[in-house]
Amino acid sequence: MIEESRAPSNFIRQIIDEDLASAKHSEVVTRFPPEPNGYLHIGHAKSICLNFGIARDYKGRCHLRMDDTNPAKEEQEYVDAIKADVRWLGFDWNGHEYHAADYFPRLYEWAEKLVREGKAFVDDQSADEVRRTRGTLTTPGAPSPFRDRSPEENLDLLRRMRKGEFPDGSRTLRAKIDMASPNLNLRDPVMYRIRREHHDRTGDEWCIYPTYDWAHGESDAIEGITHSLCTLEFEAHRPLYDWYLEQIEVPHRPRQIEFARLNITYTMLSKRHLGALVAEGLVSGWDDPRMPTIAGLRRRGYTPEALRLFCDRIGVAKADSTVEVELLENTLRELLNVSVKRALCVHRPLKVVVENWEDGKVDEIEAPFLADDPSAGSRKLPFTRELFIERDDFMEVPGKGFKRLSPGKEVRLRHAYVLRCNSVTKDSRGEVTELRATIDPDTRSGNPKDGRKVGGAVHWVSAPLSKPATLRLYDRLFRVPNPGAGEADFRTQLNPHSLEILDGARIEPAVAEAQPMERWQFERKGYYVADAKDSKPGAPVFNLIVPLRDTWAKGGG
RNA sequence: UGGGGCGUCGUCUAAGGGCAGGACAUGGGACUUUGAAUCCCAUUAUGAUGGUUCGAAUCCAUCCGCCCCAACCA
Repeated sequence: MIEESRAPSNFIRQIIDEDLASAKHSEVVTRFPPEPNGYLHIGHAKSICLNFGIARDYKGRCHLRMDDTNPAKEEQEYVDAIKADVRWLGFDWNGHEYHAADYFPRLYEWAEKLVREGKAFVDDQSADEVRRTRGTLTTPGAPSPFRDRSPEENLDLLRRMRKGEFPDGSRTLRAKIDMASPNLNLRDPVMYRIRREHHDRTGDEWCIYPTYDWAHGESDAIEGITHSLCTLEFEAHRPLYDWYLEQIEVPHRPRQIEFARLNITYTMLSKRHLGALVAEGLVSGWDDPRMPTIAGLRRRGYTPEALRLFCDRIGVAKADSTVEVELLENTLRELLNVSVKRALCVHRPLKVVVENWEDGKVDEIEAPFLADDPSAGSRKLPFTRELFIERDDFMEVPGKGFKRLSPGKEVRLRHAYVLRCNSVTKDSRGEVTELRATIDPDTRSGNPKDGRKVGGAVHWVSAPLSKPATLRLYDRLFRVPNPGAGEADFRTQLNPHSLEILDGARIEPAVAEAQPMERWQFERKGYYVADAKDSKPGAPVFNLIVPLRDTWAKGGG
């Protein structure tokens, strides 16, 4: 097995090991808490593999929790997509699906408790005033003039906020912590804001909504989460996470641990920006095969195994990091190589007439789908007088090291005969339109009897018996290694060649009936998948998943 | 110039007082009916300076660099 059944260790697993060894915990409970305001991307896959992987390896459980505290941005479509993506990745929350919104009543009760204890107050200041009085990184903030209201008044006001007596944004409930704290998150953070917004789950029951900080640790506590894993930017929120937890009575305290989020070269992993690409029509949708979303990668032809193996390989640590996209591609190829059946597909056809093959004669040549694995079966390749080969596989004036076809030279037709090019036909523009050639009849699936060496092998199809196919050649969405970095607008950094459509490709008959999502390797070219939406048996549309490595092209040849 | 983090090959990540290891990438070679795969070889790293120690990537000090925080976003 290439894929490890247990993920490699990391600093978080070490912490868990210690917690188990010291009997601080007897079981491990994690959670994956997406906000349903967009589709999951490969960065989320890292978090999913981490959280669900830990639950699997420690025989604990991992909850799927929709972090839906902000009704303005959340939709059911996203909830459904998130669940589909997590399942496709190969993980199961075993019925532990929760929503932060389900905790709204409990959160509100706890808020009243804080108010009664003088630990929270209703602030009448506007968002603008709150911002202005928060202070700066180096100077303390000024307390709100409403900070010292009595618990009775605060309780009355909070209840009226909840009942809807005040307009949106006119008041907030704030925790009373420390306006002079060097940690801005502790300068009387907002716990509730007034917002008359329909919530997908609670409807119009609430007009006040809890903030992330107030809801998250409490949700973790309610669910009995032991280790609450999140990304580095929440590090400064941990003191607040802990402060809130200290104010309420819960049987166990979850521990927040932060790790570095995933970055990948030539890739943008920002839900907001990815959403902009979709909204502005720069891609065909969240599942555009160029998108680093899980839905996009799935449609592109990536396998869940590859994504999981990749997540194991990148590791988990606290240092900011950017993984080279080559690691992702290599992981994918490594898995596809051992399992995906081979076929021949001529991308840009060039006609070859075999002069010593009589018209109408068909030789059916047996060819295995996988050279190393006879159990994968085989198919018959029809060989006829007229063939197509790849335009790139012929050069009238071959460059140094060119091993393919040129006038007077021989090349191996994969699985079939050795072919010699006799003459070249060109059109008025000097474009090569046809090759005349002869085959060596003694080389059918074998080597020349006289022991002469034939350097290259090229793929081919029968001209009359091959089938048409549409090929979508995908390349990276961005031309720059770090799109959107600094002041740059990612829209100006899109790769204009991220999609090239070839409608004139010819495939061997065995592939023409491919079912949607069926994967093939087109030899010497790359791995392809029949598009989930646009491909039909008999009218195939293939997406390039990833090209084969090409050390010839790389060497500048 | 407050607070919180982080610095190990080009990239990601191990080793946490005792041989700096792996993967990807890169270069070379072997093999090849996929210029793929496979195999072999090679290159390259502990941010800096001091200190403790028989011995420091690891402990201490100072410095340098990078990231995050001033939404009623998450």
